[in-house]
Amino acid sequence: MPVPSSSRKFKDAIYEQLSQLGKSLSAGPRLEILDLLCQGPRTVEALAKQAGQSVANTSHHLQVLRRARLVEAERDGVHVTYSLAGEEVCAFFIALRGLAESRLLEIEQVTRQFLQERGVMEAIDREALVSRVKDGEVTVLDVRPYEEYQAGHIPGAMSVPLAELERKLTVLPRDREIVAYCRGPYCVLAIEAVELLRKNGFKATRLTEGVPDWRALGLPVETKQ
Amino acid sequence: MPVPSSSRKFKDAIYEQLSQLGKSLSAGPRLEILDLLCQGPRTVEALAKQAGQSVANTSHHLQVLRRARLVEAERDGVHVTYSLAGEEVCAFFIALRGLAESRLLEIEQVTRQFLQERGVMEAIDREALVSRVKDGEVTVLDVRPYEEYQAGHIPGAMSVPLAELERKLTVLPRDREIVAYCRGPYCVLAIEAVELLRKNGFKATRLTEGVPDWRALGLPVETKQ
DNA sequence: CTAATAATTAAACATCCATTTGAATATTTG
DNA sequence: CAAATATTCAAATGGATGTTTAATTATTAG
Repeated sequence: MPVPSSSRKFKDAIYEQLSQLGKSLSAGPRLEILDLLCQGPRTVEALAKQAGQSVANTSHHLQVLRRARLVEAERDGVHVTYSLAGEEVCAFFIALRGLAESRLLEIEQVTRQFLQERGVMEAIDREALVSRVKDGEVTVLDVRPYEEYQAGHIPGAMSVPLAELERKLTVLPRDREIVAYCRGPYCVLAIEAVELLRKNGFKATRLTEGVPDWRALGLPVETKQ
Repeated sequence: MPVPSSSRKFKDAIYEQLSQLGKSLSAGPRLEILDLLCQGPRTVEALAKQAGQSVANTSHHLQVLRRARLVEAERDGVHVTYSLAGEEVCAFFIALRGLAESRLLEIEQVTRQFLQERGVMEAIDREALVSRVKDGEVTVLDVRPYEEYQAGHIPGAMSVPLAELERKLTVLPRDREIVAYCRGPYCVLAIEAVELLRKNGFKATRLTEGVPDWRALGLPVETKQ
């Protein structure tokens, strides 16, 4: 075995460091956690529940992400709240997702199959939406929990958390198309909302983009109400 | 153990797919291979040599990258030439590197230490360079092998492969500053070039960016001569 | 066809990693 | 201080992964 040169050692160290970033993105549950954190800060418990993982395992994954400096933890009271370590992290996650979508057909296949089962095939075109919202032709629903709506939502969108949608059906206009969105392309809230709306005679479609995508595209995001 | 819902299965499948991308970026040698392929296509043998790995191991890593659809292989003659599966892959690698540099101080530490040992601390500011090249104030040297220069180089740069630099010292102007660049921030060719130039009384500095970075920044790239 | 070169594959090994379980720690509330 | 809750840690397990060595396949040249 030859003695490594000083520049070989340098390169090894550098690429080893880069691979640390890769490693933190190499487990499904961690990516789901990152995706959730793109929506805003969460406690360990909330992340565990939403990602369908045990608390211990979620905590462990969060340590990994923290060591890679992708997330930060802050204790407030009994809870520890985790958040992304910066906007670049969210932008990078979206880039990763975009690359995967463009290169791994499996993703498209899985998504198509899932949407077909649900009968919610077409999604609305993002560019068309912007102008139609302005013209008041469509009603945009944010079907995520209210706190997430507060933290940031598409301008002009109305907060109707999925859990309350059934109750609020009477308030919704029947003469206009309804567009529902949630956390992003792999969040199912909007899909379920569209199902429910259609079952009740509304003309409803889904916007695949979530607020982080909206923001990453340079489009404006409203906070609070 | 609860029965997973259909949307849970969907999410698991999606994030599992995304993690495949992460996994392919989770090994140092693979990232070095990707970095090299950002310069242009290479044979397995060339990659193995430049990355300081055995051919068998390099081939194995290339299979992993190919399964993730990040690289493509083409046989011509005895050789199999690998190349990036698309420009987005290079752009993504640069994004990954940028995120790592912004978040992992270890990278900066390792780099700084290496450069200090070599005595090549300061690197030139990219924006300043563009205008100074235009004004003819500096001579820009591309010190990579000639083939790489041919495949794409910074406009106005002169090809002087590191191996030939010593012989060409007499041709270089002594009254102007010389800026050397190579494959990118972790390539050592430009560092060695600057060392050699300074030892011979030239005023020389290094540009950390390589051609892929140059391109990713939207700056023009010249091919051939 | 044979030899030589290039690349892939298989087997083997050690290492690392995700997950579960149960215990330990930290914080608030009573 | 004690109880309750939230989170982390430690140990154990099973499975995946990187690397090396050696064998195998594929292509070209003679």
